[in-house]
Formats: sequence, structure tokens, C-alpha cells
Amino acid sequence: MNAGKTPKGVKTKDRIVESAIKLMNAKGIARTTLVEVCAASGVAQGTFYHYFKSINDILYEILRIEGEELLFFYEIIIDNSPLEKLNKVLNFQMDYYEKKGKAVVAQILGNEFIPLQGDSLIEKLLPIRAFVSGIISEGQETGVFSDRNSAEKDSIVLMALILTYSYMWIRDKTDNPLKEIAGSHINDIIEQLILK
Amino acid sequence: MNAGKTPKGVKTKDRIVESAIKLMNAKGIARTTLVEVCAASGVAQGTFYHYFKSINDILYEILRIEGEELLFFYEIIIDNSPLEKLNKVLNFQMDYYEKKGKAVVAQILGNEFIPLQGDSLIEKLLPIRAFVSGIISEGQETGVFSDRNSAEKDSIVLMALILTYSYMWIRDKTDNPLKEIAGSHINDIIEQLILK
Amino acid sequence: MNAGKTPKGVKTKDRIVESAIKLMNAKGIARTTLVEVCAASGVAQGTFYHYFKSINDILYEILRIEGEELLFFYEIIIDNSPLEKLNKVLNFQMDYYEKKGKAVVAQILGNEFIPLQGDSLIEKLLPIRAFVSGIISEGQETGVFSDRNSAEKDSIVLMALILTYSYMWIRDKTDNPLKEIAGSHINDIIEQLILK
Amino acid sequence: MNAGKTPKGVKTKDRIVESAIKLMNAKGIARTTLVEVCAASGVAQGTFYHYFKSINDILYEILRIEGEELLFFYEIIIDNSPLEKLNKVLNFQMDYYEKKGKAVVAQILGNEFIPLQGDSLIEKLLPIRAFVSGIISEGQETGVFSDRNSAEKDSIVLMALILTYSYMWIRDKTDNPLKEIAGSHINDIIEQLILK
DNA sequence: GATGAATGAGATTTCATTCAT
DNA sequence: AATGAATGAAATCTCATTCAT
Repeated sequence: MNAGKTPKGVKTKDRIVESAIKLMNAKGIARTTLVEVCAASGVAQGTFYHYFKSINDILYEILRIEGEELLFFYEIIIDNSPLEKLNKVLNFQMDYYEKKGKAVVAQILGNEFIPLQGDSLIEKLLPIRAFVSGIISEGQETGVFSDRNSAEKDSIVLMALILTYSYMWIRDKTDNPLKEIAGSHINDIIEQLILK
Repeated sequence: MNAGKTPKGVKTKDRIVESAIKLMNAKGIARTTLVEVCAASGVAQGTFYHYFKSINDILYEILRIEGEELLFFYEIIIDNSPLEKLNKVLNFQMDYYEKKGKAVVAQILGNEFIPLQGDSLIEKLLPIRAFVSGIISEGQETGVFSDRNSAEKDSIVLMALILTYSYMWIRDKTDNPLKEIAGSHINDIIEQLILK
Repeated sequence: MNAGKTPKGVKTKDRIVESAIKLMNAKGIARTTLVEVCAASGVAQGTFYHYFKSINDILYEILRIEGEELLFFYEIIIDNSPLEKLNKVLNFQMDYYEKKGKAVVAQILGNEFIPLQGDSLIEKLLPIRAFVSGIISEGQETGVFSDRNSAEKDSIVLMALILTYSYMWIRDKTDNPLKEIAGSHINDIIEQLILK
Repeated sequence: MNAGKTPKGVKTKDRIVESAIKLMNAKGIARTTLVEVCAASGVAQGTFYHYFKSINDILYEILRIEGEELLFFYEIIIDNSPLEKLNKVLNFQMDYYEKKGKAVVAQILGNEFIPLQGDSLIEKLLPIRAFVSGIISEGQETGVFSDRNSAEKDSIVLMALILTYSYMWIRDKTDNPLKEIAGSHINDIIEQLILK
């Protein structure tokens, strides 16, 4: 398995990964087959095995990439105040969804529920909540956030709102942006539950 | 498709559905095969097709049954006080999920985002929020609930929590019941946001 | 097998036969299944076996009916002169096709070629050629028809023309009637080959 | 579907097609199963699907091949005299049918009436009539053929005979070759109708 | 007369994987 | 690096038929 070294190889591997992501989003992970991935990326099935040990192997690759993207963002905002960070993370998430579009987000979120390959690797895709929880903790320690509830619980409320408004946004027939639908309510909740 | 007409037929169909749910929860939906379902319910494969058009068809059947059961419940609790009703609905929902099992609930919720075929049948599955919103309105009018936030917003928070805790419960490797994971937090939120 | 005796039974049997004919015309005999026939006629599969011993059994029934229709016509024209009879038979055939319509005739003729259930029962559907041959023989004996060629060969030429013009008529995008397309040519051939 | 690219692949695909034709002629198309075809050609069932999309797909392949072979033949005989050409085309057609076998020819001709899918691919299978008509025209111009009837009408008679004798040959339980059944009659007609 | 339950054999199709080139 | 050949196990689905009611 010393594949994906030459520029051409890298390109091919990328193409396969890309097709795989698209299909997994479209049909759910467990329902995406190797045959389809190869057809979609215009590659022979044999070629697939040149780059990946098995159909499961490609999952790891995909999760690695997603994780990297998120980590990159988290590093950038590390120096802000807790409240700023909180706002930035939540906004980042909504912008991110808006950018990807309703259909894709629907699939991403749907796949959160839809049965996996048995392992919880996908879990790693959404480290946001832990991150948000950390921010709230920090705010509680520095005294700007209320500690009436645990940081964990508060983070769950916020993520829950994002999830639910995303759901409503996806179902929404008009073109109202996600931020507009969710924004003020999230701010209310921050004020009423989290800020001192 | 003239199946499931006689008492015997109904029984057989139920047995198949039951076995299917059990297996899907045990090994995941995508990995549950028709052969296994038939073996588990003790019918020939041909018999399966006497009752269902295809392997996917049984999923729809399962989801359809959900919807019917939920509607039935709503009618029953109509005479309680707003707070009682609120508690009953939320608890019912959690009990219900617990009873169905993680895999099936995952599919139900996942389908909220990824409609399997584009029909709006699934849409009907979650009329709960409107129902909860109605209950809160009623409580605000009778003065037992706070009107700091709109009934709609409050109902969204509650449903968001159910959704999110269900998600966490599905992912949870231990056997902690949903109610235990979500219960106290939901009560906190009712106290802090909704009750006067 | 004492079925189809009561008025209701006759009706049901007719409905099954009718659906079977329609389907066999539409998809070819060998490709028509009992399941489809029952679905099309709105009858349970068990009911089918109330009237027919097997899937093949219905074929006999159908052929018997067709045969009766044709024989009835032949009897009517028995007193005409050979030339009149010849004209009447050929015209009857074309009128018959015109009445059934292009799609149906296409299926009837197509099915003449398309593989059967192994027996040549269908053969009986087209006793016309033998009949035409008989008419020509008669004409040759009474001296009004030429005997340069055998009656059999001449009858083949005529049937071949009907077959081929039917084919062209079916393909024809305009609404020209079959008789108009084929008529004069068939008359030419009768004059040039058959009449003295 | 990247199959049949290497010499080995071509060979395998040919072997499958060949076995299929043989079996279809032996037992009828509708009764020939994929399992048998695979067994007869010595490939795994999976291999079949490497080359064909479905069991029906192979029929199209067979018909497509016909068309190509016919066109190829027409180009070859372009330099002969009209009468020679006429004889060669008609004989070629009959030899060709003989070589393919009754079941396959039945399917080819049946499809003339019942297009399997509505595409006009099949249409191309019978450009013979136009070709024959051209030959007769040429003969009329050079004065070797009679112009009592139009070239078109004469070509129709000839094609009609081929069609009808093919039909009779297909039905014929004995093993009499098509040429023997049709040959002398076609010659008679050429003499009596077409030659000067 | 009619239905629907039930079957089992066999048909088609899918899919992850291995291998020679 | 990439392909296409080939596989075999297992999955889905079809169908004619029997039977109890």
C-alpha cells in the first residue's frame, strides 16, 4: 500500500475520496457501495484497491480530512474572549451550512442519525460540541458566564438549537438564510441561560 | 397486494414487522437482510413478498405505523393541565423511542432530514412540535407559563433537546435509557425558561 | 373443475380471459405471468385455479374463442363465387386489423414469431391461409383461376402481402387505412398471378 | 461498464453470446436462463454482469450484432449485376437466418412488430427492402427487368415472401432448411413478375 | 364462487474482493 | 499507476402452485 505518492496518484485518490463523500452524503454511508464509488469517480474497481485496503478503509480517510478542516478553524479563533469565541463558532457553523447548501446539510445531519458501519468514527466529525463546552467552561471560570447550569448542559442547548433550526431551515420553502431564522433566538438563549 | 386481510394474515405480518425491528436494532438497518427477517419470523421468503413489495417497503411500513401510534396518543391526553400535558408528551416521546430501539429511531430521525423518496409521509411523523407549542400557548394564556419568550420559541427549545439527546442516546455505547440521559436537563429548562 | 357455471362465475372467467389476452398481446405469451393476469383482472391467484388447471390451460381457452370467431365468418361466405370469396376473405382480414388497431395487430403479428410455450397451438389462430388455398383450388377446378402455380403457392403470396402491408401500415406515421395502402397491389397480384 | 476491452475479454463476451444464442434456439428465448448461459459458457454469474447490464441486455447485443453484419454484407456485393445481386441478397438473407437459428430469427422478426423498448435501433435491422428496391430499379433502367410494376411494389412482394417463408420455417417441426422451403417459389416469382 | 395465506424452487442481481497484465 | 477479467457468496425477487376457509 505505497500508493498515492506521485502527483497523478494523488489526483486519482482525491477523486475517489470526493466521489465517496458525495455518495455517502447522498445515500447514507452504509448504503454506499464500492461499485458506485468507482463508477462515480470513473475508476476501475481494481484501482480502488490500489489506494484503499477495503471499503471501510476509505471512511477513515474521509474523517481525517474533515477533522483537519475543523481543527484549522479552531486554532484561528483561539485568542478571542469566550463570548466572542462562542459567537464565532456558532456563526461559523451556520455560515458553513449556508455555504454547503440545504441538500448537502440535510444529508450531513441525516447521516448523523442514519446507521453507521458499526463504528462511531463519525463521532469525530462533530467535535464542535466539546469545543463549545470548553468555551463555556472558560467563561464560567473567568466569571463572565453564569454557572447555574453545567457547561456541558448549556453547550447541548446551543447545539440542539443549531440542529433544530437547521432542520427547519432545510424544510423552509422560502430562501430565508439560516442565520436569520435562528439568530435572534440563539442570542436570547445565550442571554437568558449562559451570560451572567 | 391483497395481503393482511384475515386475522391470521395480520398476525403473520405483525410477526414479520416485529422480527424486522428487532433485527434492525440489533445489527443496523442496512445490514439486516430479508433472509434473516424471514428466518426470524419463521416464514418462507415468498411469504415476505406476499406482504411487502420489497425489502425497502417494510421500512415504510414501520415508519407509517409510528405516525399512527403517535397521533393516537395525542388524542388521549387532551384533558390534562398544560404542565401535565407537557410532561406527558415529552415523556411519551422518550418512552416511545426507548421502546422502538436505537436503530429504528435513528432511521426515523434521519429520515426527517433525508426523505427516502421525497414523499411527505414522513413529514407527518413530527407534528409534535406544533402540539407542544399549543400546550405552551395554553399555559401562557392561563397564566401558569411565562410569556417572556413566544410559545413557538419555547417549543423549539424543547424539541431541540429531545432531538439532540436522542442523537446522543443513539450514539451512546452504554445502555443508559434516554430518559435518564435527557430527563433532568429537560426539567431544568422547563423550570428556567417556561414556568413562571 | 366444474367452474364457470353460474352467471357470476362466467363473468369472472371472462374477465380473466380478457385480461390474459390483453397482456399476452402486450408482452408476448411466454412473458405473461399468472401473477400479472390476476392483478390485471382483479382476482386472487387462488381464483385463477378455480377456473383453470394451470397457466397453460388458459391458452387453450383463448385459442378456442378466436377459432370460433373465424369459423363463424367462413361459414357466412360459403356460397359466394371463388373470386368473391377471395376478395371477401382478404378484405375481412384487413377490416379486422383496422378494427383492432395498429398496436394490437402489431402484437398479434409479433406474437406469431415470438417464442411460444413450446406447443404450436397458436398455429390454429391463422387457418386463413388454408382457407384461401382452398378457395384458389376451387377456382382452379372451376376454371376461373390460372393453374400456372399451385394453389398453395398463390395463397402464400397473398398472405405474405397482407402480412407485409400490415407491417408497413403499423409503421406508417400517417393515418392511411390499411386497405388503401395494400388494396391496389393485392388486386394487381390477383390479376397477374391468379386470374386466368 | 468497461468490459470487453482486452482480447481475453472479447473472447469471453463472444463465448457468452454464442452460448446464449445456442441455448435460445434450443429451448426458446424466454426459457433460457442466465444460470444456464453461464454454465454453458463456463463463467461465473458475476462475470455475466461484468459484460451485460441485465439478462435482457444480451438480447439487444445479439440484435445489434445482426444489424452490423447485414450492413457489412451489402457493401460487399455492390459490383454485381442486378439479377446476381438480387439472388445474392435474398440467398444471403436466408443463409443468415439459417445460421442464426429459428428462435433468434423469431425474435428478430417479432421485434419488427413489437419494438422491445420503443427505440428505433431495430428499425435499422431491415434496410433490405430499400436495398432490394434499388436493385430492381437498376434492373428496370438497364432493361433487364420488367417495369410492369413499380420497383417498390416488386420489392415488397419479394420481402413479403421471405418474411412469410421465414415464419413458416420457424413453425416447421421438421428440419427442412429455409432455402428449400422458399427457394423455388421465390425463383418463380422473380421469373413471373420481375424478369422481362 | 372466491379469497388470501403460504410455500419452495429457482431466477436475477449485487457486491467486495483477488489477480494478471 | 491503472485496468479490466473473473469470482463466489449472498442478497433480492418472481412465480406457479396448493390449501384452508
